[in-house]
Amino acid sequence: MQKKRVTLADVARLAGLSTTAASMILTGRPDTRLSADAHAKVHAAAASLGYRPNVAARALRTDKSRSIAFISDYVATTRFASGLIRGALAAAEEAKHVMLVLETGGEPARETQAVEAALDRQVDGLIFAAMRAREVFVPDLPINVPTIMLNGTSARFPVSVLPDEYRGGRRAVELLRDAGITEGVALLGHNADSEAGLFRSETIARRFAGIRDAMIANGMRFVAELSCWNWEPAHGYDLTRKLLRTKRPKALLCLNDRLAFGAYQALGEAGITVPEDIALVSFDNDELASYLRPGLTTIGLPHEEMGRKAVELMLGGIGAAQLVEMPVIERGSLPRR
Amino acid sequence: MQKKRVTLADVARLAGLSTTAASMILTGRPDTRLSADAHAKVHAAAASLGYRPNVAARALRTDKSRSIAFISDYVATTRFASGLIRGALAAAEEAKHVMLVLETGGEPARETQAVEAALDRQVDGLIFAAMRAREVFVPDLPINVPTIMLNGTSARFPVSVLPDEYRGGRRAVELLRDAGITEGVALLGHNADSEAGLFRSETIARRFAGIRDAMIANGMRFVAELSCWNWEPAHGYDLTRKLLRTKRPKALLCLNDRLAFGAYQALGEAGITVPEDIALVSFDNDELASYLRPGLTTIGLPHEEMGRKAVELMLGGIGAAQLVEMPVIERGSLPRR
DNA sequence: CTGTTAGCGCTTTCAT
DNA sequence: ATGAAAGCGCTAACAG
Repeated sequence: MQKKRVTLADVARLAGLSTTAASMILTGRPDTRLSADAHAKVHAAAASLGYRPNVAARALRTDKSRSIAFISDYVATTRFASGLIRGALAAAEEAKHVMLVLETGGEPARETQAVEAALDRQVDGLIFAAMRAREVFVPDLPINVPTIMLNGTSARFPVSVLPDEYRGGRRAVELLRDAGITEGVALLGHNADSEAGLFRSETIARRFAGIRDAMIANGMRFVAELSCWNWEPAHGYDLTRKLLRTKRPKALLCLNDRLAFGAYQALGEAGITVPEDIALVSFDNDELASYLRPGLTTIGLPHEEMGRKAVELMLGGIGAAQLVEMPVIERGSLPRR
Repeated sequence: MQKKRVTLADVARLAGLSTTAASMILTGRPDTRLSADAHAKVHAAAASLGYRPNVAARALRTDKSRSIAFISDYVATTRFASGLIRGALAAAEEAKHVMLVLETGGEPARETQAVEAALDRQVDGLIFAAMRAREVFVPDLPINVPTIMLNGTSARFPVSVLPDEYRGGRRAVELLRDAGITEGVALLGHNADSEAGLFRSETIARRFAGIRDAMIANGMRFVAELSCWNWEPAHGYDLTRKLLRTKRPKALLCLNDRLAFGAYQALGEAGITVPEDIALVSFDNDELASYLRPGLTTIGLPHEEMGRKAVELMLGGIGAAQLVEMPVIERGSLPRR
């Protein structure tokens, strides 16, 4: 262990000034009416002593801890949405804030504990992040700091940062159209009509709405719509095999990359080549998409930018909800024109 | 915004006792000599007021903030080692601690800032985590809290938590042997001899040592050793194609799952089936491994357990360095016997 | 322009 | 068995 920590009083003493003076100078208050000489002495003293302010003490006094809480269901511990945390972390660091990360597994009890733990530590703001965009449970606790929803929504806190899924959906169809494919397109992963009311999430519903509208706008129709609830590679594989038994589409529009991954496997086994025989477009820009051969063209989830925006919004005094554009990542699964 | 926060003084007032009494009762000191009646009154008051202690104030007084810092190069923001953070988060939560997550990208300047930011906030301990196990840069700052290295090492802080790569290497070979494959094994991803001295990390060197020793112990020899520096799918693909031009091995021992993924692709194109024609064993238990068809049998990195252990070690007063066993994840890429 | 003083909310001697 | 008072390190009124 080291010797005791250097305090502001130590700095003031060495500089031959009061702690007040030292405090004002070091915190850089604009209305300082202290001499340039005093400034120099204090800074020199602080530097030579290696002074660092005690944030806990400052927080006690000012109610500002320069820290924010990132409360999520699974974001930090799952790879799917790790971009959210990456962006948030980067923005927090730039703003010289520190981020407490709390995971709740979506369980109300842990959610409550997480909020309490964060509030007990005087965080300056809360971010509720969801792995998959949806209505998020927010514990019914008094929350007196700026709060924003990330990749999810809450009736209580209306400001949220979400991907612009509707436009993303449209872009996917437009990509196909621009590649000259206006017929023979099959949809992989649509949820059956019977489940239409309970789309896995609001945002996915918007993704689908964008697709639907763009299809109509371009006078296109799906040659097949294969429905499944779970968007895992195995389902993409099964669905594609089933599809190939009766049809030979020109393109597959997959609702996410893992489904597309399964489709690649089935296509490969059937000796069908991408993109010559069948083109693919998908969503999410999962890391998988870059591993595939040929690389998968996909409409990416802008997680990193979303995380960043959430922190900026929080620190900048909230504002209005944000829709973040989904980038088009072109790889090789669509024919070049 | 809400009305002012409830303080200990409020609780004491309502209970008709002093703050001293309230403090002792609520913190549950064992040597309390306060009446049962006093206990009841204080607890009732605290509950009815919804009292929550101010951790900043407590930290100021006790030098304990019930928070720890998780400082890493890329762990939080990359999917490779997210298990580390998951385990650490879980263990911290169980111990009622909160975790500050800081990312440095491995840059010394950011590393320094991160440590300062953490120390300024009176964290109770530091965990330095590395995405890939290696010697980690630790800034030359006075650090007066328990510190442990996770998935990496440092001369300054000798206590680290690492995967038991040597045993893992041995297990991989034993898996092959137990499947009846003692010849025709090709190694994918070994680093060339010219690079022997600079294995990507100490732990990978141990993985390879385990493999080598087990090969010798079982009287086995590689039929080919394909070297590459970057363990990405594309390299696994290229290496496998090259290999197949001259040889037809019975098994591929891949140094990681991404390499194996590339190998699957090359094998598939060549019409070679796994595991009938060629068996595969690999390392890491990347999520990819479960997506492949057949599933990839792999020696997993026990990241979650490591993260958990690091926190437990830190909170439990350090101790000795730990080697965590790598689990064998059997899927379908090895023939059943 | 600078210093004194009074807390922020809590824990902890030390009296009673 | 209980309470008064001091003080952790810092900032913000308020005097000088």
